[in-house]
Amino acid sequence: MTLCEKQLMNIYQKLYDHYGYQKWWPGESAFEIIIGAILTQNTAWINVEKAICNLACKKVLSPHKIKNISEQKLAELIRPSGYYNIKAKRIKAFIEYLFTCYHGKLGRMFMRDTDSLRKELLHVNGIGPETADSILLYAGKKKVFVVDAYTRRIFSRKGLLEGTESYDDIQKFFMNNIPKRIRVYNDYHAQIVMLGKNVCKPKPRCDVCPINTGTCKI
DNA sequence: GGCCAGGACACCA
DNA sequence: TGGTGTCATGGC
Repeated sequence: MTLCEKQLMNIYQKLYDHYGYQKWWPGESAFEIIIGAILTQNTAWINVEKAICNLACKKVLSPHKIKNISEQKLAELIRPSGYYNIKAKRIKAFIEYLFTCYHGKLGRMFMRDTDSLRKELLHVNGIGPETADSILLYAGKKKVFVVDAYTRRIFSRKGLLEGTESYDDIQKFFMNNIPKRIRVYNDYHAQIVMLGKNVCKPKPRCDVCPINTGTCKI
């Protein structure tokens, strides 16, 4: 095991010991996870939950139902998540893609090989690298690591990243240095988000950081 | 009242 | 290729 691999797993172990297994993603179905992945873009999860709750209460949390409601109505329902107009367009764009390419069936979509599917998702308006990878990992149970702003911030402060690397570079860094298992990919990202939400704000709190080992630059 | 939150995109140099 | 503005609500 290389030094890098040891450092990454040491950090994961500390987070796991502190927060416990996260059982991600919070969502009852693959479709709900996908909607959540779009709605959570630059948004606090608590607000996403309200938007998803609205969709569930109106019984439109399915590809067919979303396809059949107007973009304006959709925007109204997801309003609590912020950026509601643009997110309504993005959800509609995904639905359009799903029906055009896979007859509205997520099962068919996830039968596609991971690399090809990732490229397709990245061509859907409003689905960038993080959203695509969240969909692949958490909804499709594909072996891809999700990188987010917390990942960059935390591991830059730890000295393991420069902070200027591209999304793909950071993703490769993790996928080359942690065990290639879906469970690890799933929980490592979840732990990073837990740490980010609780400790690693732009104005960090070193005193309560579970991975502050003394060399921590946070 | 200001800052921040589990990004992505259009536009510009 | 990289930097900047825009999208917007809600909790602290």
